[in-house]
Amino acid sequence: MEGHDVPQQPPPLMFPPSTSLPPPGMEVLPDIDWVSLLSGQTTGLVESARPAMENPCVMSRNNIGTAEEEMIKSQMDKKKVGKSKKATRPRFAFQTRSVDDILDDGYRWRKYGQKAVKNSKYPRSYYRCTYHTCNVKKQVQRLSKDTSIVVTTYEGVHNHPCERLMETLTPLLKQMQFLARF
DNA sequence: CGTTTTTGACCGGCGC
DNA sequence: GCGCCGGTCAAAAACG
Repeated sequence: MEGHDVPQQPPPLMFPPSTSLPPPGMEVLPDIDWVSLLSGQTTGLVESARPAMENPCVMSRNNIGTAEEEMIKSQMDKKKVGKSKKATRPRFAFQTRSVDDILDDGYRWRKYGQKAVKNSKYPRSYYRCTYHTCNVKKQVQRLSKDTSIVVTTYEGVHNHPCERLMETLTPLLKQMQFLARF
């Protein structure tokens, strides 16, 4: 509702500190911390003690050290321990430094809910993939601790190809090429 | 006018 | 049983 009252937040680190200039043709890059996304540890063995601040964009499998993630994980475990006849659909979450709550991942999402989360000033939004036979869901929430960080949790696997795959991948590929020079 | 967002109601699980 | 909490539904509003 109200505009994000984010105080003058330093812009996300988009490129290695040594070079602040984006490669040619990179203006279209959304405000995603691709550097952290690509260089951060992607294996989920980060213990809960590790503060999420150090790694602004820790990507892991069901294992992120923040309190909110702890809750997600615990409730997920409970569901699994319970009588879950349902296929244990894969879930993974990652944090992103972004000014946008919703980052374009190439799929079309329809919002179907929004709830206030305990211990957080910011609500959590629920999205569903709009493809008819695809019931992939994702939820997006902003950390109350660090307003500039958005946690996105995906649940399920798309059973259809991603339109706009190239558009989605192009910034990633360009970033990889850029990083490959080091 | 079709699609998406908004928002309160509703529901199920869990702890007390 | 009751209330809290997280997740979903659905009707109405908003949007393009």
